[in-house]
Amino acid sequence: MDADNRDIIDRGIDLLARKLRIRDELGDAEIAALRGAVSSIRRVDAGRVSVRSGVPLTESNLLVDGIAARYKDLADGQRQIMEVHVGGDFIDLHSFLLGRLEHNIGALSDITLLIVPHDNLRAITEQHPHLARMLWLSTLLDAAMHRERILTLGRRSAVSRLAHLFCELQVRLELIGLAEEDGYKLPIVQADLADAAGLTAVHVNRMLKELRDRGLVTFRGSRVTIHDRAGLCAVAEFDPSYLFLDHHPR
Amino acid sequence: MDADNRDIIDRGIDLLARKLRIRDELGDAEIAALRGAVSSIRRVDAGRVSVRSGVPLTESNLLVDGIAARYKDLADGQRQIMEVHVGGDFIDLHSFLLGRLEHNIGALSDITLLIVPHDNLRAITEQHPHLARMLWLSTLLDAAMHRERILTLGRRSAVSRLAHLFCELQVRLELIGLAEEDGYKLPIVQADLADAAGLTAVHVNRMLKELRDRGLVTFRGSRVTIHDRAGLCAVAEFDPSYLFLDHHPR
DNA sequence: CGCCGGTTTGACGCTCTTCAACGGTTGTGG
DNA sequence: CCACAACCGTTGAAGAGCGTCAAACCGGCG
Repeated sequence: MDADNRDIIDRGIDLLARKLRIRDELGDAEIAALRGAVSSIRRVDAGRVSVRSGVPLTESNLLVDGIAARYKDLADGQRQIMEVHVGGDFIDLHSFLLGRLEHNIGALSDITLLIVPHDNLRAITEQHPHLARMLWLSTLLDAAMHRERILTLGRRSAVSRLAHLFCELQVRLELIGLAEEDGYKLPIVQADLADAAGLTAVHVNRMLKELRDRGLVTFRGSRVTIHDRAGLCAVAEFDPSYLFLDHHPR
Repeated sequence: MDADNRDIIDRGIDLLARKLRIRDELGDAEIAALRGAVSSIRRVDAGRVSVRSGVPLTESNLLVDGIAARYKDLADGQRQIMEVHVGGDFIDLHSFLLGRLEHNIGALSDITLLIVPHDNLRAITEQHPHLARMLWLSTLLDAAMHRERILTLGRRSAVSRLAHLFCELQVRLELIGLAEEDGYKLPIVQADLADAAGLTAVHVNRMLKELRDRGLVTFRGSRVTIHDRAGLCAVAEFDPSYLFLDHHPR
């Protein structure tokens, strides 16, 4: 493993650690254990499937760079994105105990992943109970985001769904230093937004226009620019408490 | 704690163990550790809130009897049910590491709960790594069910949403011996189905009629009767693989 | 008996989908 | 350098699916 690769590993672990340390202390030994659990690096081109549904897995992926998504398809070709993932997300940590995934993980942009063998994760649960709880926590945060999406898809209007997505990503990208005050890079297309929001691409296009016309947010050229954050949050009924940003012993 | 209460605890632990043992071996010592973690019993009447969003928690609830649901409300009074829970579900195990819940847990029927203090759960993560992984697994199964609901709410039609719900509950209730070949007791009202399916009660009523007229399923008098299981699954595009019923070391 | 929660049905309207066409941009090959 | 394809975004018109409002019905229970 050359120096370049070590930098990528350090970057991935740093992003994950940053997110975990928002929620609880993490010792240097625990960080070292995480870094030591990484076996290799993988790159996936935009549009490719990274992990395929149903395939038995013996390792998990930690996203370092780019945008990935969990999604499922229906028989008629409709697609639904469950969660949009950003740097530092331990995307398919779920497969550690599930043994496989019941959904696909796709690259919405070019992405870089750290590979973590399940054996190494099991060792962490045996030797580092607190770190194990923190990894468990990170899957619970996924579940909490899933629940918020259930609320969004079940009960919110189309504009509100998009507004909510933009608000959530603003907060999550701020946590890892990838958002500016007024927005962030988001290298995906409108069809991806549609698949995340449970809408058609055509309707997403119209609702984006509405959000633009209302002076709330602009999505253009792979960038989200938030003009009126309070207004956007209001339209979305966005309350970040479901992201569990409080710091206490776990 | 009298003999009656011990029976209830045994029943609750047995239901949980049955579900976990579908997925992996569980030793007697592990079962004993689970039973020993229970501190008390609580009953909640139908319609009451059992766990309220945002409140700091120091214990988790394991459902023994009745039907409970996780749900969130929007400002205008709309409600969305995230997950319908049945006996043996460790409903708010999530609060162990989250510290609070970001949603409510309500009793759709009269329910009985086992109370498990978080301190006892922490001890399990220190002393019984494999059991800890199995509890972690049970929260991952919640997440997997959440994802299936996201797909349902985002992309399935109204009839399909209801059909899917009935299929899922048939399988989950079979696991704990609470379903017959052709259906099961489900003591909830149509408005609850609506909140779970992201629909209005009026439209649920119409779609139930459609399912009845098509000879697939009848929901009447707190009972779901499935007339044509294959047909119902087909309408729902129901594939139980997201419930991870395979048995292997975790 | 009369109330009450839940179910059922009808009429109407709005949100979102569908289908179709057009424009802009980028990359590719002749 | 231009022609062309491929992809993405944008817009219009028409229609389906689900929501809203309102009324009637039904069974259980005080």
